[in-house]
Amino acid sequence: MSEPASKHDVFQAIADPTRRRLLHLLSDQEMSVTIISGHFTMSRTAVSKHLRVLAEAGLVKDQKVGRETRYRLDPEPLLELKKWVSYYERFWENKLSSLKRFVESDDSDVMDSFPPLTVVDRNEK
Amino acid sequence: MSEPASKHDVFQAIADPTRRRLLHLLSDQEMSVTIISGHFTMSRTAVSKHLRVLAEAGLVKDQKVGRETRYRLDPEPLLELKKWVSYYERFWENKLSSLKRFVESDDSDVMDSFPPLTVVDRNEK
DNA sequence: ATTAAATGAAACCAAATGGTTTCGTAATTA
DNA sequence: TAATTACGAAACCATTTGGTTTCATTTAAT
Repeated sequence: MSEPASKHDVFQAIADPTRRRLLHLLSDQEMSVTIISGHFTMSRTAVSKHLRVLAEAGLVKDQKVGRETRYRLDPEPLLELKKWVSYYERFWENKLSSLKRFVESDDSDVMDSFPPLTVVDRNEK
Repeated sequence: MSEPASKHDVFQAIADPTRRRLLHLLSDQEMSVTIISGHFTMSRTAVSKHLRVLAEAGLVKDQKVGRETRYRLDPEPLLELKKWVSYYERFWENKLSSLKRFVESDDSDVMDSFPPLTVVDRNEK
């Protein structure tokens, strides 16, 4: 059932700002390569390569229509990303509450709020 | 107030699987560089460089304690990621609901054992 | 006072990345 | 049929990335 995890995963695919722009563009509507690259200053070939990376990550699907290739968004792989982020949500909940504590306690000497036990932890390999 | 958006953003920081492992490790507890790198096969220096990338993205904070440097998770920048993903949620909602429509309209009995709420379900562990 | 531990900086390297230009080949149009 | 359009493949290039080893420095332990 699991995909062969081809070379490019979602995390890597969205790392590049150009590719994020591409996803956003395609979220609007399906488009051909030439039309798409009309929205960028770089060459069509460069855009095409970005599209292929996205396709390998499953984030876009392509369909040949005559001599052109239409690309459309497939947001499904973003579920993995959402799931990954959701794991950390409870931590930023914690952080916000400690931030709140910090703000309420005020004072500029930040280090005072770190008790000795921070220094004393016991980690061993 | 806002950071100068130095060289590494969240998207790039989490693109690397090693760095994702690091975040997960640190979500458990604050740890020193040596202890951290004990969890990896690569050199301590390599781990240290990954930690710096994470720090530049604001995902971890470091604190010197004696001769060691403690790193801890700071999940706050992940909010940006969450926000980014959330934009696309409506698209996969559409996709899921059209899947739902498809399943419901289809008279094949394959999916009958899955109650509708499986499709509509919006949270997971 | 030595010695050992913890770490970052630096120099280096191979591979990946993001871009270019050129060329070949279908498909469309004149 | 001939010209044009849409596109990918290929070769190439500079920079970034992810890793290494070596070295210097600060701090802790004997």
